[in-house]
Amino acid sequence: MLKYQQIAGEIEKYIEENELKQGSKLPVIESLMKQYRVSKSTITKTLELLEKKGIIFQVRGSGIFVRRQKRKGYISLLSNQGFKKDLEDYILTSKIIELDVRKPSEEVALHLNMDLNEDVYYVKRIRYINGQTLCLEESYYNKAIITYLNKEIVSESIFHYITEALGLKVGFSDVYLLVDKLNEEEASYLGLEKNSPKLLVESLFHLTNGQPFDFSKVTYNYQQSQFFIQANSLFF
Amino acid sequence: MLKYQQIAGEIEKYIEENELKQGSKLPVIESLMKQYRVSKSTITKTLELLEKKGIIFQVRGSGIFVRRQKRKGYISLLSNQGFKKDLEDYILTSKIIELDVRKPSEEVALHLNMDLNEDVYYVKRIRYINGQTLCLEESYYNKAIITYLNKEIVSESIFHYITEALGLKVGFSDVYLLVDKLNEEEASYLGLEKNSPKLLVESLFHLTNGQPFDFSKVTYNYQQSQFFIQANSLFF
DNA sequence: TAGTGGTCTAGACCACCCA
DNA sequence: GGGTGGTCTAGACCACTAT
Repeated sequence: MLKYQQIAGEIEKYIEENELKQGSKLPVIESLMKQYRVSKSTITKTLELLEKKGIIFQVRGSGIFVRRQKRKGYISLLSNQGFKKDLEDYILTSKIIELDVRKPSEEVALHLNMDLNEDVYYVKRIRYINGQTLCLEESYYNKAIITYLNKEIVSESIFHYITEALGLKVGFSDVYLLVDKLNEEEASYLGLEKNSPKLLVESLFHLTNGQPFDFSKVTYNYQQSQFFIQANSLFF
Repeated sequence: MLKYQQIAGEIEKYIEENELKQGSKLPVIESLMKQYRVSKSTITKTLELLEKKGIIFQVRGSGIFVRRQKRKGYISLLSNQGFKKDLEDYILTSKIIELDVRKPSEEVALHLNMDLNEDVYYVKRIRYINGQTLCLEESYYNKAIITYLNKEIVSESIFHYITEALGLKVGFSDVYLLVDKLNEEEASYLGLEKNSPKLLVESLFHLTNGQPFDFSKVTYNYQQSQFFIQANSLFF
């Protein structure tokens, strides 16, 4: 474990356990250096990480402060494939509809940088949150990278399996959001009426080396579609 | 202008001008250090910035590579209040429906950390993209911070005015996404039928010192709701 | 003007990828 | 094993905030 990750974890834990509110002041860099016996750059790296995660914000000439989102019960759009509902208790289950190996469509081949005659794993499942339909998910995995999948793996967290069992490292993803109306099939899977609103989230996941390995289309039940994103400046 | 920002800008420009594709290899850190006559840390900082912006990705032991999104014509969800449509030509206009000073509702006061008897600027406008309705926007600005607004400012880029004319620095924002059906009023403003899908984006913008100054509710025309986000690991 | 975070340097060493 | 990015150090100096 790297020092700056270690320290970031401890600070995060400290904030959680003491239930610090938005705007609470944290110790200054000088103190943190002494407390953890590391250099200033390491603390800076630590704080950068916490800032990226939306846990703190830093103000030059003033200090380091806790950042908290105002609303509870929203799903973080950028965490593991769209989950990790903050604090709140919830039960996530899923039902597998299809799981097979097939040839990619042109669209899928294009996204995954594959030839049309290579193989992909296709997974179609419904996910439930506290017993209600959350989303209909269709995923395509490059079989050359994700060499094996079965029903058991797919019914649990696929990403956990990919990182732990296969030892692959997920790097970055491109996420596309579209809003439209449910077609008949989607509506029946989600238990909604045809033409109800839907949020379609298409994600393309890459390994750290830049290889795309998973293209997913997730259609959300609009009644459960409450997402949040913590954005940093960068763009202003 | 800071060195690492300067260099990042030049590298970004270089990528744009040469239309480098996803996966193109950039010079190694050593070369960049020599080329720009700076230390390794500065180049590292530069590359971190470009990575955060989704312009490159780095692979340990291998090199630095160009990252590009696969699709055109999507709106970046995390840039200035939701715009900056990539490359594509488009014309953004807006029509002001209301602009006044008023007392905040409880919801608004809560988000902006204000008392109910303080003043907010209220702006309601429709935004058009290439002549079609893009969204209906309602914004509340803390008048103690955003001291003055008029129709002219509001019909242009409000954020440009805030940063340039008022000299304020925007720090971070919390973004909440919800999907629902249009009510009668929204439908008529957007020129859609009642009960059509809508994407509601509620954003809370803070200054660099953590003060919230703008709470906005933006209802998007679902036919124009094509957003993308470039996400980095952090969460895997 | 004291305190605090941000930038930058020069250099050592480590972890990972690839031929 | 050679090349490449990532971490970490110690220290100098700068820019902004608060009082």
